[in-house]
Order: sequence, then structure tokens, then C-alpha cells
Amino acid sequence: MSKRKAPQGDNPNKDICDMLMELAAYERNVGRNIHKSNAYKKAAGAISKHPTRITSGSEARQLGGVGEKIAKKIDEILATGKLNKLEKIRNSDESQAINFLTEVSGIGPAAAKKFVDEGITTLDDLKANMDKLNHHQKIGVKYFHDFQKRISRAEMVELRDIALSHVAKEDEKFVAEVCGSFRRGAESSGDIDIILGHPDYTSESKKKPPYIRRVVQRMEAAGFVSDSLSLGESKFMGVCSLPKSEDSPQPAFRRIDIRIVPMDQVRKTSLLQQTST
DNA sequence: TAGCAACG
DNA sequence: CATCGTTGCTAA
Repeated sequence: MSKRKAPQGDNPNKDICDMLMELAAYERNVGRNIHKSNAYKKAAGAISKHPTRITSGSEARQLGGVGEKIAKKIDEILATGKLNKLEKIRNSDESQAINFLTEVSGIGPAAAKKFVDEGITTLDDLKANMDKLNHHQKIGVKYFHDFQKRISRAEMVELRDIALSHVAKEDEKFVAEVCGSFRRGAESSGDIDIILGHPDYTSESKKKPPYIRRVVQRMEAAGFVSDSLSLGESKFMGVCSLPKSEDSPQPAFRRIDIRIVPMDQVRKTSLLQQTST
């Protein structure tokens, strides 16, 4: 489906660009220095447009966006194939802890940095400091292991059927579609994403009817939805699971998103979203 | 209430 | 692939 980007898929300086982009990510997420980060990004962007292999830092400087410091790093990369600073960053306890904490739903770079500064670096640390977490983060900790797991297509079908039955019970005029990778026929998905439309809500409508809240309330009452991460007029993000049956253990808890879009955009949106998860 | 953080 | 819209939280 998707084509080549534009400049060149065969970047002769890819190794350099990758390392600069990694430094950019580090400066943004750990150093919390957006300007340094942007400088690295700019340099990487300029170099990626260069059609031939860079042979020295000073050559790179001609391209613009590359100054003395980055030029020196390029020399080191050309000489040794790696960057000492980057090696140290990769191995640092701080980076590893931040990278881990970021895997918890609701913890982004800023919160991860703050926790690490306070000495909170592991899942157990988080569990011992639940009072320092917001609601979303608490859910992220509670279901950390479940959220790491993929959802088989068979389970996705079950989740879909349950979810759509609740939607239909709320109002049979709803149109509902599961989008994301499931729609493309993927054998597993990371979460379940449902798009909702209703004939009484179109682009022309002035106000958004409280459809989402009603649907979610019904799903909660039925025990299908167990937690809410956020719930607004047009979007719900939360947690659901298959019903627990007698002999089998409690099924995994899954992330579920429900969005309502104007009726005339349902098809367009669900098709557009096909590239996520 | 504005502005940041996080998600998708 | 980055950007942006939606939501929640909190400082002022």
C-alpha cells in the first residue's frame, strides 16, 4: 500500500542518522531538552538528504544543521563505528528505568523522568507508591502484564460480538465497526478499537448527543467494561474483558477504545484507521 | 482556566 | 512518520 518516502530509501549515512536520532530522543525524553533534541533531528534530516557517504565531520558541516559538536561525533562514528556517549546512554540505569516506566500505560517521558528522580524505577516501586500515581497510571500498573499481551483474532471476534451486542441493545440504529489491524485481518491485535455512528449525529449536528456515555454505562453495568481511563463526549478509553467462565481462569483485561464520529464519516474513518495497532 | 502530558 | 485532536490533571 505505502510507497517509498521521498528523498531516498537507500541512505548511505543511515548509521549516522540513526545515532543522531537516538540522541535526539534521549535529549527530549531524558534530558528534557527540546532544543538539543531538535538540533540532532535537524542534523539527521540534513544528512539523510545527502546522496553520498559522508567522509568526515567537516564535510557534514557544509550541509547546515551540523555544527562543531555534532561534526566531532560524526568523526567518531566514522572512525570507530559507534558513539561513546550513546553507548553510555544506552547502558545507563537512568535510561533503562525511564524506558521501562514508559511502557506503563499513562506514564510518558515526563512522568517517567520524575519517578526515576524520586528513585521509583520498577513495577514494585510503583506498586509501593500508588498514592503518587494518577488514575490512568494506576490502571496501567494494575494491568501491566495483561496490557503487554497481544489479543488473538479469535478473542477479538468474541470481544467484538459482545461489544457490538451492547451497542445494538442501547440503540439499534447505531452503526459500529471494529477498526485497526483487526479489520485488515491481522492474526493478533494490541487492543480493540470501535468506531460508532448514529443517524441522529452527523456533520450537520450542532451538539454531540451523550451516546458514548450511555454505551459505556451499559457495558459497565454488564461487567464487560471494568475500568475507564478517559470518557468524553466523543471518545472513551478503558478496559474490558471476556466474561469469566467457571472452569477457566479470569481472561486477560484488554484495552478498548470507543469513538463516535458523524454518521457521514464512519466509513471513511474506519478505513483510514486501518493502519494503526 | 490555561497549559502540559499522554494517548492513538 | 509526524502531527494533531481529545481527555485528564494541576498550578495559578
